[in-house]
Amino acid sequence: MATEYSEHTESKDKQPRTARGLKTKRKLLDAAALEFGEKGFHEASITGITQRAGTALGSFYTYFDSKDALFTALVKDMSARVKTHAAGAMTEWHDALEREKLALEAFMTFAREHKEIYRIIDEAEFVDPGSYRSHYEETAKRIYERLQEGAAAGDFRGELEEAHAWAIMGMNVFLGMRYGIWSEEKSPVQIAEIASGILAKGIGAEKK
Amino acid sequence: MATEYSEHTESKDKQPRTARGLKTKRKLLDAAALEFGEKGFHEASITGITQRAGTALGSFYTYFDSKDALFTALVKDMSARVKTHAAGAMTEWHDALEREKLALEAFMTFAREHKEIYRIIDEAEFVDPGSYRSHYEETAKRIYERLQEGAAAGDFRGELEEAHAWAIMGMNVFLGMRYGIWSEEKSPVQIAEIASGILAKGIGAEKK
DNA sequence: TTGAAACATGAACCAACATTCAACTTAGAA
DNA sequence: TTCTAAGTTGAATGTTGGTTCATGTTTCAA
Repeated sequence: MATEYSEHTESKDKQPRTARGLKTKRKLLDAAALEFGEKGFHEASITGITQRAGTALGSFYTYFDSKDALFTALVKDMSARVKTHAAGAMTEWHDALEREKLALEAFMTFAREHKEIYRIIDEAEFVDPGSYRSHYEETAKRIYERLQEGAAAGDFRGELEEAHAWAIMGMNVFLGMRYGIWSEEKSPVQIAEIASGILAKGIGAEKK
Repeated sequence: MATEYSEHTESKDKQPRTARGLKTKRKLLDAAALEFGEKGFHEASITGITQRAGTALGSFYTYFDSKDALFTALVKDMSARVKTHAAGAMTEWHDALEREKLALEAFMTFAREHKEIYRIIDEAEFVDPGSYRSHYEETAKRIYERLQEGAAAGDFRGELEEAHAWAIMGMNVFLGMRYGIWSEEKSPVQIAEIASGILAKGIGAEKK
C-alpha cells in the first residue's frame, strides 16, 4: 500500500514536479522502508530499493541526494507517523493514568504492525544521530506535558520532572521491543496493564 | 589501560600460544573497543584498529577471523563486564527497593565512565542481533530474580512477572542514555532517586 | 645452539556498492 | 501539434576497505 509521506519544505531532496514523478518517489520511499526494515541500513542497497520499487537505478538520484539523505527523510517521516498515531489513540480517557495506559497500548499495537519503523528509528542512533535524539527528545517532551496536565488535574504528583518522562518512555520502548517486536506472547492490553500498575502504585508490597 | 578479556573456550578466534601473542591480542581488543566506541562499527576500520594498537594490519587476522568476529567477541566481553560491575555494586542493602536504587546508581556511574561500552552493545542490535538479545534477556532475568527475592522478603508485591523486569530495565537504560551518556546535568544519585520513587509509590497523587 | 612453530608485516587483491552521466522517453502547457 | 522541461534508463566509473599471502622475524623447547 502506498503510504503518505509528508513533504518537508526545508528538505534538500529534489521535489517531483509531475504526477508521474510523485508516484515514483513514493514507490521509492515505500520500497526503502521495506528494504531498510528488513536488512538494516548497511546491508540495504540502492539497487535493492530500486528493484523493489520497480524503477531504474538512476531514478533514485532524481529524488534523493544520497543513501544517507533518503534515510534521514525516512526517519523524519516515521517519527511523525508514530507521533500522529499515538495522538489519535488517546482521545477517550477519564484520568491521566488511564491515558498513559492507552498510550502504551496504542504504541504496542502500532509496533507490532510496523516492525520496520522501530528498526529504522533505532538504527538512526548510528546512521543519523541527530534525528534519533530529536525523535526521543520530542517524545519525552510530549510525555512530560501529559504528566504536567495530569498533575494539574490532581491525578499525578506535583513534583514530576522531565526525568520521569524519560523513565516512562524507556519502559514503553523496552516493553514494545520485547512484547511487540520480539514475541507476541502477551497482548498489548496485558502489557499496558502491567506498566500502568507500576505507575499507579509502584512495585512495593501492599501495606507499608 | 590493558583490560582483562576472558577467553571463551568455544570461541572460534585463534588463541595466542605465546606471551607475545597474548599481549598483541589484548592490544587489538582494547584498540577495537576504542575505535568501535568512537566511530561505530561501520565507520571503524581494521586499519584504524591496528594503527591504534600499534601493530601491522595483517596481525589482526592472526587473532580474529573477521571484523564481525571481533565485534562479537567484544560484545560478549562488555556484556560480562557490565554484569560483573553491577553485581559488585549491590553488596550493602537493607530492603529490595533500596537494592534497585543502588543498581541503577551503579549503572549510571558505570555508563558515564564507559560510554563506549553502551554504544557497542547498542549497535549489536544491528551487527550481531543474537548477542544483543542475549545481553538484555540475561539482564532482565537477573532483575527478575531480584524481584522475586524482594517479594519473598515481603518488600515487593507477589504478582510481579518478567514484564516488570523489562519495564525496570527499560527505565534504567533510557535514564542511563539521557542522563549518563548524553548529558550529565543530573547526578546518578538524583536519577536513581527519581526511578526509585516510581517503583516505590508510582506517580499518582498522594492521597486516593 | 638450533630448528620449527608462532608471530609480524604491509603490499596487493578484489568485490561490493554508491554515484555519475549521456542518451532516450514522456508529460503537459501553449 | 509541438516543444521543452521533467523524468527514465542502466552501463560505466571510482572508491573504499576487508581479506589474503608470501616473506621476514621472534620465541622457546629440546
